[in-house]
Amino acid sequence: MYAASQPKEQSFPQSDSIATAGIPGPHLVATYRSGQEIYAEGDAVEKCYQVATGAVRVYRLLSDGRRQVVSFHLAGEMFGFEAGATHRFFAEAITETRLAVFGRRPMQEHSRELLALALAGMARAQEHLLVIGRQCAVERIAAFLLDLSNRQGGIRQLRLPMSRQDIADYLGLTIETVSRVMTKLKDRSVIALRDARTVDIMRPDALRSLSN
Amino acid sequence: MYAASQPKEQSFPQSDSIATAGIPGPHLVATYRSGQEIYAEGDAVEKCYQVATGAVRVYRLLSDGRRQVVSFHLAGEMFGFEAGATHRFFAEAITETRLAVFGRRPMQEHSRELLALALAGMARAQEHLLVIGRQCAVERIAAFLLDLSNRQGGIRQLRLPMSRQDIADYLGLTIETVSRVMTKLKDRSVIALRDARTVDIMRPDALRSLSN
DNA sequence: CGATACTTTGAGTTTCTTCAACGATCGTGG
DNA sequence: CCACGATCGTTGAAGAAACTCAAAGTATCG
Repeated sequence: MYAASQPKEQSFPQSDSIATAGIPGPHLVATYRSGQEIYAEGDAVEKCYQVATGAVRVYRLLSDGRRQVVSFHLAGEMFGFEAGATHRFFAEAITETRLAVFGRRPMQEHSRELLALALAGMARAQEHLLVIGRQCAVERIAAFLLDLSNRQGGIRQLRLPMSRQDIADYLGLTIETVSRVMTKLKDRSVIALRDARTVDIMRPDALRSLSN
Repeated sequence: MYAASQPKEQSFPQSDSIATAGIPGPHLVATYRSGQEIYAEGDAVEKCYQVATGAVRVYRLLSDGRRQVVSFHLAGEMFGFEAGATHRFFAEAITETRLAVFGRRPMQEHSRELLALALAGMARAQEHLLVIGRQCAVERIAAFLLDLSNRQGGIRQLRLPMSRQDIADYLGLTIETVSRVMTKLKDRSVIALRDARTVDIMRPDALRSLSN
């Protein structure tokens, strides 16, 4: 959270095992510790990132400390591109995270891919608007768990990299409400909780109907 | 709302007075009546639109009828581009509306401009997430009125093309809450209401501090 | 001018939040 | 390896913001 040090960087050859969404060219891989800042609001937009391992949260703070997490990014997903010249959000590693880093040039040369990413990002945010704007706490959590599952190929056992506070700030709820809903879903056997961060989706259909 | 007829179309020469965001080429101008559908969820994405006059709402419906308005589009603004091949939202004219219509080809030839639009659309949706996710009713209305004002060059007298229901569905509130907050802002002399759809921003600074 | 749709206002209810306390987990150092 | 502190998560009780239901007021359109 308050880490000030630089991420560890290493140069990286083109033909790595990391899937680079069609954007080739040499790039760096940087490693971030849990809670370490990737970029801050106000920073110049000059890079684009792809999660190799770990997870990232992108968020905005209000002056009184309220926080809105705008997106989470898991392995394989790209982030860091924004409309203006400076970042309007913060990005932090949630857990120990490795990122493939792309410079401005390689991105500009692949505006076609970047367009697809931007359109997907818009769709994602609009989808999220629907959840936050018109769904109750249970529906939000259900949609969140399903989304996480789907983004990892529909796996049923989820390892949550993020805290209850992160989830709350993502869904526009409080940490207590998130916790209560998780407990309720567990009591109804819709999910099972090995521990707070390990969720088994026991009845995906039930979760789907809850999420609307 | 339930209009089924086709919009009135007319061919249109290239050098019109409408600002076309840098995208040239012959295109149509279509006129839509108040409430008329522009596209529906499931329709193929094959056009892109710019509002000439009037206003548009883009929204999604839940199975039980709850509605989330994702965006409003005013004169000069573009909409209709989405990530996939089919629309995931509905678009309707709010009032009598004239749209400049661009085909798929002209858009593909201007992916640079489209990228900027997509990034701006993503930014707008994320900005909106913050409002809906973490702000109270008064803050949401204040942010909404300021946004409308700013998008029209900072004018102080706003003509709202949309109903209280539209605003409620945009801000994740009910029509009654929207009405009560408007009344409260009027009573505090932050705004004046000539009628329900005509808002004068009397104290922009106050509105700004309310919106956070 | 009347019918219809939209908006406002009031009263009671619900959902979620706030505040508080307790329990669990994790990492560190003795 | 265990003890300790710190962080994270859960649970309960009371409160507040927004919602629902209801009715009256106002604008709009044919």
